[in-house]
Amino acid sequence: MDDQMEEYRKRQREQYQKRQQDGTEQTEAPADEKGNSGQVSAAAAADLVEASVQDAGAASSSAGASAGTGASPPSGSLKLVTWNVDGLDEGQIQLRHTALADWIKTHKPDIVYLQEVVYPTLRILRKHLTSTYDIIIPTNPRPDPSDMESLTRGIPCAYFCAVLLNKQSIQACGAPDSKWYPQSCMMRHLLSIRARPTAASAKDAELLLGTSHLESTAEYKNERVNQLSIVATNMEGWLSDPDTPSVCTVIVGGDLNLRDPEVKAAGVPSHIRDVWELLGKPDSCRYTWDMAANDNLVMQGGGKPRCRFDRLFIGQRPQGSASPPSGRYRWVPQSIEMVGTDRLSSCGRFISDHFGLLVKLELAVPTEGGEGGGSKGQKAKAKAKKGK
Amino acid sequence: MDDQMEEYRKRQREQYQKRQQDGTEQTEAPADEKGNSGQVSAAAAADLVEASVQDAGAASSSAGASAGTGASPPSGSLKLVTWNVDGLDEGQIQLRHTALADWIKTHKPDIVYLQEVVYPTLRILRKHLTSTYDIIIPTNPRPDPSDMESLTRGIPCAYFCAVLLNKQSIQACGAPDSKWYPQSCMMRHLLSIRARPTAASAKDAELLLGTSHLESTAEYKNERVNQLSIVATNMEGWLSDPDTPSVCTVIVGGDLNLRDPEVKAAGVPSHIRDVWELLGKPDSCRYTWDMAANDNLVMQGGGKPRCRFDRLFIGQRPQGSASPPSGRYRWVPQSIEMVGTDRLSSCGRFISDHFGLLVKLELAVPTEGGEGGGSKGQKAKAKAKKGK
DNA sequence: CCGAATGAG
DNA sequence: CCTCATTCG
Ligand SMILES: [Mg+2]
Ligand SMILES: [Mg+2]
Repeated sequence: MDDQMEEYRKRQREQYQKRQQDGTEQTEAPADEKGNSGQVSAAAAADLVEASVQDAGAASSSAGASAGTGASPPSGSLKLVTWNVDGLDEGQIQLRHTALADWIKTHKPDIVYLQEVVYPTLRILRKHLTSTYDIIIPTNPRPDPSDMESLTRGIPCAYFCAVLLNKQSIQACGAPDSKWYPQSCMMRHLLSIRARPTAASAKDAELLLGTSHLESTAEYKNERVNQLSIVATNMEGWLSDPDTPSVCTVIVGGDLNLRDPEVKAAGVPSHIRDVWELLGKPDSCRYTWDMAANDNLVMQGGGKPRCRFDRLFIGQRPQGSASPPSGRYRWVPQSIEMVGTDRLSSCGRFISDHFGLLVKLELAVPTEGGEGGGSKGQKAKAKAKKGK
Repeated sequence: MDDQMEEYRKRQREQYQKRQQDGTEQTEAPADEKGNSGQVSAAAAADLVEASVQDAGAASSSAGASAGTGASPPSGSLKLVTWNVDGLDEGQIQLRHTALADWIKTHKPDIVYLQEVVYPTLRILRKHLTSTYDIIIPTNPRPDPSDMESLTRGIPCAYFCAVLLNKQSIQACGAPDSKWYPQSCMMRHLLSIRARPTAASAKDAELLLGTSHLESTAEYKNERVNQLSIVATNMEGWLSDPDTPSVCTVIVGGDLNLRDPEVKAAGVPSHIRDVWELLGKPDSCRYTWDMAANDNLVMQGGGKPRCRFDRLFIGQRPQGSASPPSGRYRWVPQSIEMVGTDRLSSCGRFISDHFGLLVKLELAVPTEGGEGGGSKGQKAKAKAKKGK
């Protein structure tokens, strides 16, 4: 049972060593090198024979559920979940990831951030979700063998992040972006995509969505802090990018492997907030990786560590006087809960060694003369204080 | 043989635990609480029965050897050695430290920085060197049991730093200062003393001398970086202290346990220089702690690590137009060599697991119209470049 | 008093 | 994919 630790380490090591050697050999890359915007289509997925075979029935999204039509006042809600789904644990992988797909079909989140996706689990997700979700994975930069820097990171990535967008409620705008942390020895990356809700009442309130799996283990604290700084810098850039004035809110999160002091160390600016903190730090979803509550992974020796590894950061476009129209919108967190906390009856294990975090957001228009709609959670107050 | 490692760890742990408990009990403190300026006199050393019993014959110092008399042009040379003498290793301690005292009597350095002095070895040094050297050890602040912060550092210190000043060539000015790093879990401290050469030709070129043993082991990198920052801040303060305008040069060093990246991390200002680097980074004295060259300590498992743990930093008082007269002097490193590299014939071991660093300095007066004397080493050039 | 790896809580 | 302590090269 606890050769999983060994397995984990082994895989990390294998990948690390691999990049030293065969930086040029493309095996099964998470890429698209076909210019299809990094969004996986059935056509691009040559390795995917079962794609679209068994799509879930069309799920009605909750986003825009409260939306009016046409020029009605802006309104809308979104559900976002982030989850490290532990594709590196091969035990009951089929059962666990079928259950994950079922969970997604049942709860119909609008946005799904996944970490530790591997090809076998990607196939499962595609099989069940292709008709209802766009599945976005990182591009895999083609390594240039004469470029050492490229060689150190351009190799096929054995596990990676993914963003799923509910086709009914939200759609990708433009190509996703994959930034590979240059100093990572675990091929960690930041996967991001701009997205627009489909509901007419919310379609002008675009989001910049990003997910990442920051460098793991205490040993790589320094690199993880660097990576978080990169994340924060990207978030700041997106929040002030004049090319995408319609983006009002940036949400980046995932398995960040963070210990609290590291957030300060990274210098995350104060206007970028931790969603769990914004929502009052509920104890019920503090420890997203908790060996006392989840025995998918068992420490040798019987220790029961737990950590708040999975986090979401949110930033709102500044509302300067000269801000674009989207500057008046903001997606505001309303609630947060932990998911995946039940054992699967089929195998007695959990979907992952991490729990997921499910966050509900509502669209708010905090201009004078009344709330634009939906922003009546505890978050509304925090936002009002924060707004200039 | 390699229960030394165990011993080391054990002692460190004991001390750490001790401070949690008996913060108030004074055992054998390195102190003077008698207001004698921290400089150990035979009278203050109640535990020292053999003091002055067997003094070495008066050694003629090299400092001022080249000095003229009276109002002749400033000139002078000084020899400074820094050495972690591993008093925590009790093996052959008497032989090893008698050999250390012999080395000092033979080479007659003007300034000696020692680390890991313990009471038994202090007695040996006193026995052989009291008549020829002033032996300065840290004050031991009396802990106030109601003051938690004091409790964490005010306990008797089992091993400590010392500064020895050759009575013939240099004399302490005022009281020494002991700064205890507040976050140290090893009771580490910075021991400093202002000193004036006795030679008439150099008596206006005072030095601020400091030695320290920074937090050991890779594990305590962060605390060590903090401590180095404190050292650098103190050096800057001394270099600009209007109360001691006669101090022209500050030299602080010892067993700093540094790995190269930590120096940057500590933000040591660029005008504070590493003496070994100033002198061209000679390979012959790079590794002051070298298991390949010194088997006083043997790693279990047979590893042969080596590090440049022992370092000296030097800073010169800025020569602003309004600078005091001493601003025109500077003690300039001329050469550096490693000492203690021979096995003792008596026991086949080395004096310490660390080698010592012996540095020769000469007094320079780099004003326009010719060198003031002595500054013709390779260092003179570096100084000339550095001088404003 | 190294750094990487291992083992136990 | 925890922390500490220990082992091993
Ligand atoms: Mg994992
Ligand atoms: Mg030592």
